[in-house]
This record gives sequence, structure tokens and C-alpha cells, in this order.
Amino acid sequence: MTDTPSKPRREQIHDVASRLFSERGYHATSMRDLASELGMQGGSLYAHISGKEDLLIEIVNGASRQFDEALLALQSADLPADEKLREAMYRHIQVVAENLESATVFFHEWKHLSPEAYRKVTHWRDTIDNFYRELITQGIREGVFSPGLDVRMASNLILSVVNWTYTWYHPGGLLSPRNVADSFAEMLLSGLKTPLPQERP
Amino acid sequence: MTDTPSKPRREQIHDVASRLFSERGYHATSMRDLASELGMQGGSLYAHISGKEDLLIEIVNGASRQFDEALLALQSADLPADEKLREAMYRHIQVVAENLESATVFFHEWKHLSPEAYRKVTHWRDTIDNFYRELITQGIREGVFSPGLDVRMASNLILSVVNWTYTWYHPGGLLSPRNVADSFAEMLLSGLKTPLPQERP
DNA sequence: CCTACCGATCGGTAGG
DNA sequence: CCTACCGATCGGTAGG
Repeated sequence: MTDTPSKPRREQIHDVASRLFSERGYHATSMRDLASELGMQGGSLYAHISGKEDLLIEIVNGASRQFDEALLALQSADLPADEKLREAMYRHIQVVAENLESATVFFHEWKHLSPEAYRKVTHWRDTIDNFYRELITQGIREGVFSPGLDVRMASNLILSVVNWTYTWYHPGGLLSPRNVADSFAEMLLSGLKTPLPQERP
Repeated sequence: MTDTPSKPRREQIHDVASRLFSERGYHATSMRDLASELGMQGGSLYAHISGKEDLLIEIVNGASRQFDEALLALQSADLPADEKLREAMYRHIQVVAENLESATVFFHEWKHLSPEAYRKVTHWRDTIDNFYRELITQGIREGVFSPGLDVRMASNLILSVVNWTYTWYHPGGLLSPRNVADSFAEMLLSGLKTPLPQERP
């Protein structure tokens, strides 16, 4: 019988790399930094991985896959556009909030990827962009969203809000992803301005 | 008589550093990369600057000063809150758009600053945060903004939108900072949803 | 602003 | 997973 280790070594490396890359950045993290946090020597890492960039690719791809899985299932959901937007924002923010470290690496370090992995990320961005644009378009068609909307700018607006979460969200705090999403979605849908007074009685 | 050089060498170094740091990141840019773009040897840079971090500090401080100058003049402006918000978003986005490279460095590389400069940035963030919170508070007091707003989240929402601009804006494109700001401000103020039908005639 | 150099550290490998 | 090492490159300096 073999021991059942708490977590595969490979996964531990991935986790520590996510943390260090997100805190210090990819290039400012050395393989020796990484190894020492895992209690091993620098060279020993290469028994588990084939190179530093492998780790970055794995983290970035993992993050983009999480976004895909969270959002693309919604694409064909039979919901009014405003509810679909609320749910999409919730899922999007949830992925960011529950994977803050890899999300941070994803947003900051993808430019250091070699061409192939780099293209994958730009392609991913287009996919997500399209998701939100279609959602807006659907909403306008349904009459739920304002017909004057610029679809591109509206999708841009939403993406700004959900993505920027990685810069300020604190997982241990009072706000759950649901709270954040509800609050943001409500403001985006209804606007900051006081609704016009109906009429004088 | 001496020549009047097109641009002081010091400034050229600053500009090239902004570009390289924004494209490749601070740690992935070597002093030799920088020097070779300026047509000199690595060591020669130190006739003009005292160290690599000096450049980063200068870029980051320059960016935050630009934001300050653009926004803080508005603080005491005698404008209705909704117009003040439009103008603030315009100025904020303008700073980002007209200084894309240093803005990118500002948002991505500030975590590599040594403690003193690091604190200055976090302090700056609080200042800007307060600016938008006061703007929201003013708007609620005036009855222009919805009384139910969560001030912190509303300011967060606005900051997301204006800051995220650095990730997608293309200076040579069709959209001017004014276009972007108008579009975003309008959506934020009035919301994405179709206004409720007034009443049936 | 250049040449020549410093010690330190980098990612990665060989051999066990 | 360790020891010992590789060539390359790093930020920075001395002396001119």
C-alpha cells in the first residue's frame, strides 16, 4: 500500500506558482523562489515540470477554461436578457473571486506567453466578447435593453466591471460574489440616476 | 552656440522605458534592451539615470500626477453631479488614452516598487476612490442619483470602467476619448434597460 | 557616452 | 529529489 499524499506534487507546484506569479509577476519569480516555498532545490522542480513557461501556460489556460465553462453554458439558456446578464455577471465574478491568483496571472502575465499560447488567449478574449455582445443584441431584440445601445460599447462596459474585480476583491471580506454581481448588475441595468418622476397626481 | 536637441536625452529614455515596460513588463525589460533602442551601450544609461527603479518610479508618479491634475480640479466645480460625472469620466479616460503606455505601466508594474513608492501609489488610489465616492454622495444629496445606491460599489463601478480602458483602447482608432466617455457615462447614468413606458394614451 | 568588467542570479541539465 | 554545475544574462560600476 502506498501513502495517499494530501495533494499531488504537481498540483502543489501549480498552486504555489499561481500565488507567486500573481504577487510578484512571472519574470520576478525565480524557479528557486518557487522551489524553496515547496521545500526543495531549484533543479528538482524539473522532475515534475518541463519548464517555467509550462507553468504559466497551465495557469492561464486553466483560468480561461474556467471562464468558458461558467459562461458558455449560459449562451443558449432560455432567460430574459436582463436576467441572463445578471447570471453571467455573477458567474464571471465568481470565477474571478474564487481564483483570484490565477485570474490575476491571467490578466497580467499573458503577454509573456510565446506566440502559440498568446494567440489562444486573444482568441479566448474574442469568444467572451462575443458572448456579451450577443447577450446585448438579444436584449435589444427582446425590447429589454435600450434600442439606442452601442453593442460594442455595452459589452465593453460589462467586461470592464466584471474583469476589474480582480484588482480590489478580497475573498475573506463581507461581500460575496453574489453580492458584488447583484449590486453591479442592478446599477448597470437601471442606471445611477434617479428614475424620472412618473407624473404629478 | 550649442545644438538644440530635438528632445532631452533624459526624456527620450523615459519615453522608451514607458514603451518597453508597457510592452514587455518591468522585469522582462533589461537595461541593455533599453540602451540598444536608444543607440547606446548598457552602461551608458547610468550617465543619465541612477538606477532602473528610478525609471519605474518616474513613470508611475508621472501617471498618478496626471490623474490627480485632471480630476482634483473638478472636485470643487459647481456642476450637477451627473454632469460632473460625465466630465470626470472624460478626463480620466483622456489621461489613460493619451498616456496609454505609462498608464499600462502604472496599472501593471506598481507592485514592483519598493515600499516607499509603493505606499504612494496605494495612497493615490485612495484619493481617487474618495473623489468618486464624494461625487456619488453629492449626487444622492442633490437627488440626481438614486438614493438606494451603495456609494462604495458605485464608485467601484465607475473606476472599473474608466481604468479598464487601458486594456482595449487604440489611440489611432475611430473612437476619441470623448466618444468613449460619453457612451460609457450615458449607459452608467441611464442604465441598459429600456426606460419604463410612461403610460398608455 | 564607451570599454571592460564585477558579483549575482537566472533557467535548465547531468548524473546519480 | 539532491549535488554540482552549465552558459547566459542581469543591474550596475570604474576609469577614461
